[in-house]
Amino acid sequence: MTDIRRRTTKPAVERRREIVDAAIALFAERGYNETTVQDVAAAAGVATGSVYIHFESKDALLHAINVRFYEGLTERLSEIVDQLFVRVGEGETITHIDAVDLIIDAVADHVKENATLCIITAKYVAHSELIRAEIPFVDFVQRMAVQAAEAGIIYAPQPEMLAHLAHAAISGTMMTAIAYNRPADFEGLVRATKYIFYRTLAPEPTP
Amino acid sequence: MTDIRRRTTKPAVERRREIVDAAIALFAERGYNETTVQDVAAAAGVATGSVYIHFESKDALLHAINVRFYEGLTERLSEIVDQLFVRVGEGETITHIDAVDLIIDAVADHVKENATLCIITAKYVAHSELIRAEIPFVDFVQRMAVQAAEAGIIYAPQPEMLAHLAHAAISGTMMTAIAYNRPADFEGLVRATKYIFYRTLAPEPTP
Amino acid sequence: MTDIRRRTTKPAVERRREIVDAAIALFAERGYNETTVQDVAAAAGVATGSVYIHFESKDALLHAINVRFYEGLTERLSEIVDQLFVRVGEGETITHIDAVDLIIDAVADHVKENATLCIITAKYVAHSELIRAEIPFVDFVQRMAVQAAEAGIIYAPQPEMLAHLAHAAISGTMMTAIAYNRPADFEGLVRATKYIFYRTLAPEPTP
Amino acid sequence: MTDIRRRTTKPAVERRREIVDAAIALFAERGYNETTVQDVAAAAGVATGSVYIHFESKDALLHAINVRFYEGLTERLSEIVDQLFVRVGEGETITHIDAVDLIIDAVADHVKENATLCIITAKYVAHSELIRAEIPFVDFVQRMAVQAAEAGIIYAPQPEMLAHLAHAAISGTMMTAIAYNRPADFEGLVRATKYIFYRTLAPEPTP
DNA sequence: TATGAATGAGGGTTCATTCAT
DNA sequence: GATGAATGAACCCTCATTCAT
Repeated sequence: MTDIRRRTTKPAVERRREIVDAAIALFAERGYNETTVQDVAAAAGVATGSVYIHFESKDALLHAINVRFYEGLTERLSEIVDQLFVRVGEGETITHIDAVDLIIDAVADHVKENATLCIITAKYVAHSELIRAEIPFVDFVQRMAVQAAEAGIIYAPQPEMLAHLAHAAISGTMMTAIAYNRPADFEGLVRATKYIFYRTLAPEPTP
Repeated sequence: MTDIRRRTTKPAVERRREIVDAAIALFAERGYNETTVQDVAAAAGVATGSVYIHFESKDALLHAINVRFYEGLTERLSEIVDQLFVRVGEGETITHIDAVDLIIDAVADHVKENATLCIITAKYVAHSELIRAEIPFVDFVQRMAVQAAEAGIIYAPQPEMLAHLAHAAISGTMMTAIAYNRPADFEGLVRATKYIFYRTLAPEPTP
Repeated sequence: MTDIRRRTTKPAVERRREIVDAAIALFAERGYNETTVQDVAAAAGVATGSVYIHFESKDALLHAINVRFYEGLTERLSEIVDQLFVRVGEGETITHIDAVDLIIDAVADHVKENATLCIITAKYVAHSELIRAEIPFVDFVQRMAVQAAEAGIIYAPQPEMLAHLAHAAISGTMMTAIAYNRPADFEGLVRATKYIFYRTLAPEPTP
Repeated sequence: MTDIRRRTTKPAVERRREIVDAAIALFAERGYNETTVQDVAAAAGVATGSVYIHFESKDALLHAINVRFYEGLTERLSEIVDQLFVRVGEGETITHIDAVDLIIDAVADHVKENATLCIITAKYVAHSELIRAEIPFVDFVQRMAVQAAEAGIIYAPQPEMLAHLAHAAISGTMMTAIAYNRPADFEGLVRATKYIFYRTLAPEPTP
């Protein structure tokens, strides 16, 4: 019955991952302020102090979670976009409808598959440092938009600004939907989002 | 023996307003968690305990701030929409371009004029109770969208969902821009936002 | 059996004194580092946070204790010196022997009567801020020495420096003796101290 | 796969010295409580755990520093006293003035040459174990005093007690002066100290 | 001997809230 | 209603020490 913890040494990356995993579960379930570092440590199976070997502060844990969310999303979209351009390179014709469907479905899938990450990321933007995790992602969306515009897949006169809006409209709204269940009809939201981008990015500008 | 500080009684509404004003200034300047209730009380020129006569908790202060922001915005847009329908009633033809311009400029103005409120509202969505201040506003946007669609001013097959997206794309992005100065080019953002809605809400759907 | 503490309000000076009293007892008994602020609060019959209404930090408590010790000693010596000069003014002849006896006995008495204060003051000089409590006392000793030299009671060519040495030799040694019981023979120490000053301050300089 | 940092083995005495050297520098610079064992280890170029191979605890480091200071001083004074008695043995007449000058100058030099050690020793008397480092030194001063009195160099009716006072007046005051720069005029302090002992130890007691 | 990741108890301080006046 | 001293639970982080390697 005595649960004497043996001192175990593990590769730093593994430990970090275990701690972040524990933090994600707890922050999503009961909230950031309501979770103590001791809770996280206990859930990760390490001593309190060990958390501070791997993370500078409790806030750094939150940052790591956000980075994980956005890096995962960036990776996912990268692959899709790369494949898209391969198909374009092979002479296939890709319409803006195809592109929008692929991208938005991918975001929707990522959001659904990472619901707990979303809850945390959506709620704790407050911790101003956290918004920094978003920046590389917005940059990526901008590059993606510029590339697609140049390839003639989409029509977008100001791709950089549109990227900001896309970020807000796509991930922002979907993350909020998952985090707060508002609006409740997630699939309806996805369809509406696609609709906006079908029309906005249609090659021939409406006269 | 005589107290220097006189015990003064004021109408509750006035006291409430003074306290909220103080809270806005402090929360925006140094952050919610970094501001104590004692700070707010001091800045408002009342005793600590008096804050609790007018507000149930510190969180209630944050809620009041958000309500002020969204009620102000709702009022502003209401007037514009009302005028719009008056003009329609007078037989004038209002295009979706007119509507989008009016609405988005109004939002942009409100955000700029209420920058400190924005900073707070944008950052402290975290406190889950707060999102409730947003709900009546989203409802309002939905009704507005339905009305405009029925009047033929805009073309919107799923106005309810579009309202959510509009909220995210319009106020969400603009508020973030003001709060975090990202993107820095606010006017560019406004133009891009208008562009999206020109195309999305254009009467003839692209075939 | 339920010891529900009633909330009581007291004059600040009284509260401060009660808290310092509690701190003195605990710091002397178990040591500064070994005493928690909660211990002090409990012993003083107040809530933990209340300590911080009256003292900026735990260290400030230590400072207050030192100030109490040195202010008490200064007051005691002041009276003696004043009386001494009154007697001189009345034409009485005061020898350096008389002066040394009076002063050193007074210090010895103060040290014995305030043994617990001594233990703390002697041990926690480390907290560098504390030495500041000593400065006004050394200043006082200097003024006292200068005055006595001018009145011809003692012979002291460099009274300022002698004051430093007197401080070290008199109070420093006696305080250490009380605090660490080293040397064990306190009265012998007092006699030896007097001896040094009899010879050092004797009116006719040795040729 | 190969460790960059090589595991090096050195004679224990050398390692001990390196660690104490590092501790001296850090304790003097930023204080005992503000220096971590990890800091000391890093500065000494060893692993944290290695400190505990050579020292039982962090406190033991402080003790070692104090021992170094007092052993150095004892050694220095020993040599002087030995030479003094050699000269006496050779028939030379040594006055108390000569003895006082030699001793006090030696102490002053030691203090100046070991300023960092002084700062630490003066400040961290608190750690009660430390006072033990002083005991052998006081014993030594006592023996020295007795010997000098017996040889007729000085006149001291109660040499044991005087030794305590000498310790306080001489090293105590000088160490404080170096550690806290109070009094600022170190040379003046040395002169005053000599003066006291010239008079106190003068062979013919003043009548 | 040497290493340094891991341990975990410990405590000063803050501050939202209360309540006697 | 108004006051502000009093309350006390709560928590992040530190760091001396250990021990598996």
